[in-house]
Amino acid sequence: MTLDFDPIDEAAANWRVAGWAAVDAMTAATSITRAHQILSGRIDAALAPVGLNFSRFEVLALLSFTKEGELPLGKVGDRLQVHPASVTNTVNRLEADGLVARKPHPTDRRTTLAVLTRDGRRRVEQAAVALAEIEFGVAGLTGDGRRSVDAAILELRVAAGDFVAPPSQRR
Amino acid sequence: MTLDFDPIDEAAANWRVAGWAAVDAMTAATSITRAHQILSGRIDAALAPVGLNFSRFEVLALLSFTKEGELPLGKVGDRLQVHPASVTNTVNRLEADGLVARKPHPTDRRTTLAVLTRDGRRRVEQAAVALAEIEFGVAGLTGDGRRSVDAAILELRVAAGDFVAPPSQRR
DNA sequence: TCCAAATACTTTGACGTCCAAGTATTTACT
DNA sequence: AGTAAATACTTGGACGTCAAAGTATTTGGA
Repeated sequence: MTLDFDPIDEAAANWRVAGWAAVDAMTAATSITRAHQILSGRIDAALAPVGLNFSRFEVLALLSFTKEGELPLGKVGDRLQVHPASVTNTVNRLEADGLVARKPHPTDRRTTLAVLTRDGRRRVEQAAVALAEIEFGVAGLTGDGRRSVDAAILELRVAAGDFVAPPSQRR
Repeated sequence: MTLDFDPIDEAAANWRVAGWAAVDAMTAATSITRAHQILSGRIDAALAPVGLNFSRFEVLALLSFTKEGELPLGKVGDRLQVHPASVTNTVNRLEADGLVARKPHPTDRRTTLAVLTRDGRRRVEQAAVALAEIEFGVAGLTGDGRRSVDAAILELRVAAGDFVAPPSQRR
């Protein structure tokens, strides 16, 4: 099943033969898509023994970074850039596993807080170790490669309005 | 909802404070994941008016590159690196829309061919135009950025065994 | 003060992905 | 020739994502 040619090169060649435009954009998009597939597979495989997947890990990690280990569900969605319904779903499962608990917001009754439990905190630590061990799936990417990917994608993210770059850009 | 700080920088800072390892790997992985989210959203939005999504488009494009406009389902999965079940699912929907047809393989009765229909060919051409118009979602990435992403990810893909680099590597 | 609009979350439904198991057919080895 | 193993696809189930609609609560303006 391992090909003896680069499928992306192959696609680019086909694209040109077909007379289709934006070939270089296509290869960049395809590269990113494929990279995501690879990382996603590796990351979920590393997290499976810990009983998590990446979505769940992201929520736990985010909570673990807060002072109280809690955050309104809406904030979780904003930070992780996922749909509110996905947050509900993920928190449901984390709650079922006893890794977070729901708690009413003290002053706004529309709002629900997700609170990291003791088990949740232990679990997220284990997961962080597991992910560091596999270098988040980017083993195979050199230091230079990582930096250039970060830098290039930063352009893309800013252009997409991920955040408003402050006057003092850090990198 | 647009943040006034870079959430990835923020995550890296939190990571360091927590004493977690492989921070640079984390940011590279997170960048790629986020880039994929952005591209995926833009691409599917561009394809929606044409009545396709990216998975379906990929299958149609692959078929359109063959001489006869047909390919065994298994080959489709190999080329696009997706699970056989996903191919079945995608082809089911394409078939329901009349964009491909299933045909038995002439000599191997285990095998089913997906054949591009006339409508399918017209549709994939429209989709290619729509995707070129939005530059496959990578508008915001300069020529240099695209090249460096391609090059860096090529390392990752080779390391992941995507294909066996032939002696004469093209890039 | 009161009500429309905004906000926060959940629910439901459509799709996409994968895995595991099941069926059919072909290959390969004894 | 005969059978176990490999191959090709489909099915069913678990889970993830998003969109749209529904409920509850808070905000903001007349």
